[in-house]
Amino acid sequence: MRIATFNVNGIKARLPQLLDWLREAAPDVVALQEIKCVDAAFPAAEIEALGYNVATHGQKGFNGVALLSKRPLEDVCRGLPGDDADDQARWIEATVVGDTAAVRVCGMYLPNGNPAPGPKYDYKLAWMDRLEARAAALLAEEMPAVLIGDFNVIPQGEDCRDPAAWAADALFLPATRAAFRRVLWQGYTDALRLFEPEAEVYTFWDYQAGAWQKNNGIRIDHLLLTPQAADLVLDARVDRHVRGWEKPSDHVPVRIDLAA
DNA sequence: ATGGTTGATCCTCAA
Repeated sequence: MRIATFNVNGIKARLPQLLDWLREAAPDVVALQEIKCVDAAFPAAEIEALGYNVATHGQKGFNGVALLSKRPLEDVCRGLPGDDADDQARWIEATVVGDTAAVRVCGMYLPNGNPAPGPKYDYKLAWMDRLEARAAALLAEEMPAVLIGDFNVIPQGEDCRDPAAWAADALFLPATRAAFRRVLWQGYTDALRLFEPEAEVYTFWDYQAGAWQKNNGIRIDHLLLTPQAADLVLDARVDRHVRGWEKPSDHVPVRIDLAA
């Protein structure tokens, strides 16, 4: 089962590139972030034509996540538990039953948090506390599960070209990285680092200042696996070349293959 | 390099 995450930065602007990549990479399950549209405006028909089922959790203008799957999306849940007052569309999860195992897929668009300090950073840290709780509950299920998406977290210095430039950024502040570790160290595996252990593996390059041309990137799109999912992992890759396409997103797809 | 670019919306905000 090939599972991928892709922050498309606007599904309406990125539909041709998404369809090209779906045909090329042929993922079984995809978590999309920043669809930036309401559910009714999501171009489901074009994606369904490639054989996918679609579940969306959108909102007007910003944020918005979706799951695509060639197999049925079962038990779909929208919204990260823990704060009924949070109306930002950043979390969607569902179960996909494979040939040998059922996988719980959780797609997220974790808050950016800039500028920090400030209310947006407070929201990010509070959201990460809720993520930690959901991650713990999933571990207790002792089933294959994946936490995937745009985490807006640079875990370590090796995950960016220029750590000094990010020192005061909400994506790299010590409190951000500590909150990420609190999720990870409960028992999750950072799948990409199993197969791409070297430095200079990035998933995002800013549109500004020629970041792509200079390979001035950061690794912020992650796939975290429960032990039961990590036991099934066969491969993990960044589809880096997609950043060089016409009208690209500032993120590229990241994917894993599970024996499921 | 206190710059630079993109998307969605309604001109500025978020990233």
